[in-house]
Amino acid sequence: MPDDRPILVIAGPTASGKSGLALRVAEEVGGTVINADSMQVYRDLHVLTARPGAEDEARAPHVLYGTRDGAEACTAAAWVADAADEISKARTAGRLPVVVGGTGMYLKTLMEGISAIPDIPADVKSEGRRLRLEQGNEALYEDLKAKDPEGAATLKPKDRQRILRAWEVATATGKPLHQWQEDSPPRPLVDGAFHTVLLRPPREDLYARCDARFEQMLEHGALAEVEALLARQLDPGLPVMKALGVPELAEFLGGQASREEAITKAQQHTRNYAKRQTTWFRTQFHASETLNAQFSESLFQEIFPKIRHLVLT
RNA sequence: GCCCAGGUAGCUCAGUUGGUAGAGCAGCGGACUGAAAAUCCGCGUGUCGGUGGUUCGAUUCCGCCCCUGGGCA
Repeated sequence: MPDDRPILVIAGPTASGKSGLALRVAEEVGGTVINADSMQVYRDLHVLTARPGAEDEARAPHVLYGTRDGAEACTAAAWVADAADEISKARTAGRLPVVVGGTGMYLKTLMEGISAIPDIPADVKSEGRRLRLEQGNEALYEDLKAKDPEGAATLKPKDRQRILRAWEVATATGKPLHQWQEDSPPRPLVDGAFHTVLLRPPREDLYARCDARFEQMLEHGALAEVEALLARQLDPGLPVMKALGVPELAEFLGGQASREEAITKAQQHTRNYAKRQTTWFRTQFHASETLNAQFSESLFQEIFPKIRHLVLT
């Protein structure tokens, strides 16, 4: 018998105030805030990923924040396994799971599932990356054409990320990625009644918030955080190393850019990201409630009755 | 005041041996099945500083004016 207990999902672009909304809801209804942000999972970055602080965590349980080491890459499937676990723990404790984050792919994987495909052995992964580094993406694409012509045909020749993934699967399993996807269609891993809330502030306000927030991050120790991360000498291709602000501040620390240039660039990239998220949520995400504003206490007062009704019946 | 270099898309610039112009970035739209804060695709009319002249035709050549740098006084 399927579990139809509610799960609240709060989505929105960066700096829209998702975390604040999640916290308030969790506080009011007795919920557990579950992180669905691909960067907030890493313990190396706290300030730069705008992770909730100790005061926030004291007001309601927060899980899956800073639980992973930046030296290893998290994946959508790995995150969903963790999230499924936390959802069930919250339920056992009689708390409402409040999943919040801006990583659309994670949310989609949670709600709709993902094809079951074997883990790719580490040596195949590093071989693919080595090939691409030494011979270029074109060479990898050519090799993919040989191993998985159909798959290669559906990919843009410059789409490095997806080419690498298709290459890894074909190389490690001998079976094309699209074949796996066909044989094992996505199926949700978690039973429940998903209720989704989307925060969608006006573009201009959102961009202004992104800019202001980055300045605040610097005031709160973002530079030291990046310095500590750089000291670990991790592979520059790892996800943590690509978190917004890391490459830019690293350039400043290395003397290749002025402080101003680094800030301007990081803010720019944050705005670009916010726009990509906006598109994702508009086209790939079906929200039960869309709020055309950034989070604020007055907005919360206005919409809370509706959310409570969605989630507590 | 004089000399030089510039004034072209929101920004930085390219270009037109005279036939009204195009890149990068920004912006906007889109894609998204295991590193997704990733990766990729699409969209370019703008008094070509102003004004007179030459010309069938001027953003392009000439005159004058305005503005911005730099140099000389």
